[in-house]
Amino acid sequence: MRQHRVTSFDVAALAGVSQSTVSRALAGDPVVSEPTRTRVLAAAAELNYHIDENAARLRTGRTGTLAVVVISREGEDHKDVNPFYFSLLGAICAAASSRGHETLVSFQDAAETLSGRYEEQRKADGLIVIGTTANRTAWNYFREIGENGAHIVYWGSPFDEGLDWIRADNQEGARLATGHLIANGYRRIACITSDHSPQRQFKERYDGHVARMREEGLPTRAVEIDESLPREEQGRKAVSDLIASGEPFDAIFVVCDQIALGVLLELHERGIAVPGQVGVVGFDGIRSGAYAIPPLTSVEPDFQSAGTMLVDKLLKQIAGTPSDERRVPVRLVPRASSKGPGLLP
Amino acid sequence: MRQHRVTSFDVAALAGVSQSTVSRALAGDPVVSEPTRTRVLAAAAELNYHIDENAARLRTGRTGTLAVVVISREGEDHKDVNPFYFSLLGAICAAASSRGHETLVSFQDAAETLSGRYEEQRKADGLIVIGTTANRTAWNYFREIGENGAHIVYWGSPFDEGLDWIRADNQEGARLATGHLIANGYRRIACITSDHSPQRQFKERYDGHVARMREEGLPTRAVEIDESLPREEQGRKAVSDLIASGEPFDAIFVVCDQIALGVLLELHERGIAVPGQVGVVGFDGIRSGAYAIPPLTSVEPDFQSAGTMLVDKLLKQIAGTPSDERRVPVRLVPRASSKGPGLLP
DNA sequence: CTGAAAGCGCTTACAG
DNA sequence: CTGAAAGCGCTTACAG
Repeated sequence: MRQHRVTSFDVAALAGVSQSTVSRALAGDPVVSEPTRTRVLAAAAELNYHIDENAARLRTGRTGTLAVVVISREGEDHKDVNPFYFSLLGAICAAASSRGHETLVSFQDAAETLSGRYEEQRKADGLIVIGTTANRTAWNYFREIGENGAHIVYWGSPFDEGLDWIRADNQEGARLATGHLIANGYRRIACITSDHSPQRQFKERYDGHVARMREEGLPTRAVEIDESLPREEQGRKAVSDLIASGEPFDAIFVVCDQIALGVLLELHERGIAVPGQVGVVGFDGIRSGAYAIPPLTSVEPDFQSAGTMLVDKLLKQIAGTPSDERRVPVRLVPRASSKGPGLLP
Repeated sequence: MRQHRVTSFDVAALAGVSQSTVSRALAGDPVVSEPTRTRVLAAAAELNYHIDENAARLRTGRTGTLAVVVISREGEDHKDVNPFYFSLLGAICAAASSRGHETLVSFQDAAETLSGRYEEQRKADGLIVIGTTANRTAWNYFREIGENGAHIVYWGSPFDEGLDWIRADNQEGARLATGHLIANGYRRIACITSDHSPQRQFKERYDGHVARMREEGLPTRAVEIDESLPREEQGRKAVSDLIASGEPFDAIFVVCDQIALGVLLELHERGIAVPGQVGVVGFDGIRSGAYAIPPLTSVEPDFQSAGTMLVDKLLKQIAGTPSDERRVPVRLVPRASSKGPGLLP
């Protein structure tokens, strides 16, 4: 841009002080006298001076940067990443920014290109790893990075033991969803979920659902998803399986919105009316649920809290004062898909 | 993590060479002899040594990092950011990574917190700015940053003159969409768009639509969106306006998928059958369109090309060899929403 | 082919 | 309250 980069020495010369005073003044060191600070700031502004963060970081050893890794399925198109993780990513970047940190973002999938040596390379002070549980290789990789001393906080990891993770309050969310269906008059409620999935979140949501059903003395019915399919196809297939089983049902609690979108589509194509014949509730609060037909009732984590909690947990880990906050609060967002049963055939 | 950070001097001592030789060997400098290189690499691996990028960057002046700024509406929830931009973001990060660059990502909306001095602060070598055209303050801010010498490439800017921008091949996409509706038997095709929006893309899509209609000798009909509403509500309102006008129509080309989702919802609630009574085609290729009811036909840019083109254009600008590639190729993705008219009432 | 040395632009003890 | 000086960990002319 310019021939000679403007440095703190140039500012010092213009302000008539030493370079170290410029550094102190700009860092807000209270030891600098007010008139001096004013002169320095004016000179810096005049020269359009900005601190070279590389030099500052080399000196201090801190980068002021957090790495955010979004794990996707190997070979998956970015367009097919669960929008939930994009919302979470946005919230994390915003929270980091509000804490004065930059965010170095990467989408990682293929085993050969996994890269997490951010701290060794002094590119970041710590990592936040989020994304699909399905890519086991990636999670193993980052677990190892963490075991070698890196600072990491997770959302979505299949591993819990000894790791710093944060998740939605899944049990509570599932209870809200189930209670809502019951309150709206549904009784034969099936749950599309996975019991043996590495996705711990699904298991937690299923557990919360079962607990709430038991309180009401209602029988439970689980339909296992086929994890090898794309999420929406999992929903379509689960509905087919549920219908093929011959057991009657008047509502479905689906442990993930993306799967629920497939459920709605399959029910529609089979001419089954939602919410009249079957009520549906999802989980995650993805935006397109609000514009599904009918609009999908869902349980939504507070994304802003999620971002803040992940960032703060990481910063505390880096500072050596670990926190034990783990659960992001959730709320039920009632929409048309669960309005109550009409006349059953 | 460790008391003493492992430096190239430690590697040098272990390998029995000088520090400068370590640097050359790890940089792949061909001047280093093969046996020496092997010894250095072994020592580096043994010590788990990684180059301190801060130090390297301070020395070379290059950061190997690109800043990616996603502009959103002021106060907008990250969950409400158009998923199109998230797909684009993912593609940009992947392309940058394949070119050996990191990506510093930020979501920016509020005027007070706009920040784009990445190059002055030596945090990045250049910027890619994408996002909603609606936040004029933000685009003004980045235009000024660019005028002050920063390297920037844009997608979505309301400004064209003198800027390095990339956009989808909107005219061609609109022609494909319109031709597809015509081929499927629709004739009275309305277009939900904006003629005076700062969104140049909408205008381009409308122009392409009109051109194709004219070729066929068909009359055109534009319904203006109300930009003050959320995208989906714009679609609902436009459908209401269209119907209220009393003019018959059997298809709608909507210049944006998010708006099209609202269109589908409104048509559904009014009991108008899609595609039997009205065919609908959108633009952008957002994922939830595929799971709308009925699944939405759309024009989709090649996201991977989009990411690569943005990154390469920026890298060329930085290198001082500007390119004039501007248009990302598009393709039509036919789905149920435009299958052809049934019997009109 | 390898080494000794300078220097990128800061922050921060240490003196005064 | 301010300044002179060291040093963070690299890369890269310059010598040999």
